[in-house]
Amino acid sequence: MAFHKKEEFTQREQDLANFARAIAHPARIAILKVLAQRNECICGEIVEILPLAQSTVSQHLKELKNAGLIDGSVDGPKSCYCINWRAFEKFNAEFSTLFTSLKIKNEKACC
Amino acid sequence: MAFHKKEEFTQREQDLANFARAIAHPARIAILKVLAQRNECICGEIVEILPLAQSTVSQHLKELKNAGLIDGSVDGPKSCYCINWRAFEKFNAEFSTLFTSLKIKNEKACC
DNA sequence: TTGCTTTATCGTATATTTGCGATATATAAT
DNA sequence: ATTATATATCGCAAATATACGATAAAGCAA
Repeated sequence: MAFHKKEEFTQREQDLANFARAIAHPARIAILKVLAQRNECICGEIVEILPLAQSTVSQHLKELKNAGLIDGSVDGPKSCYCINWRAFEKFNAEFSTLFTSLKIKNEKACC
Repeated sequence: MAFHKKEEFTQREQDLANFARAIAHPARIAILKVLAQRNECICGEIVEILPLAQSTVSQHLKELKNAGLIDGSVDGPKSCYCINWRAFEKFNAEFSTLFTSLKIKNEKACC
């Protein structure tokens, strides 16, 4: 027993990992690209652009929303999604502070 | 049939997704943190630090290496891993150019 | 050679992800 | 009320990921 011991790691590590998992699929990156380029609320068009079934796209949107990467408001038969830029900033900052500070000090590869 | 249609997306989207998948696990982030802090070649110590079995850590190291995030040289009974900073820079650049340029133009949330 | 240490790989069990069709839900139009 | 449209959710099948113990491989020490 005892599988997936993700809870053994720090919250920070888990948060970053969750963020990464959210963008760890080309379909979700493609969705984010569409949302970023339009920078407005859309949904139906995404289904037409992606080579995936409507239900699958909806599921990816749900995951992106759960991860906080996009905001969405359901409005009856129409939904409205758009990028949560603040979340991306937060991720970028988190990601940078983890590694970049040390990178500057030591550029050389040791392997 | 036809599951996992990742090949339907652009190479760029797949590359970015692969990178994200490599860091989409707290154990791998923890490994990268150790390597970044020391900035030298190690392996055995990683197993002692992480709450995972030796074989599991080895597998995570393999995935990180496959993704190009770390370099490693096997030296008989001892292996040597260290961070590939260049790969991180590439990812950061790729990630930024995808979204940041538009973010500046339009900060407002529309949802 | 024989054993010791260190890391990689194999086999396997379990968990999670991905994808789709079918169906539900919710509004607008007729 | 009925129909049409748009999106979400459910249920299932297939693929991947995660983890571990056992074992292999490769050098070092005696």
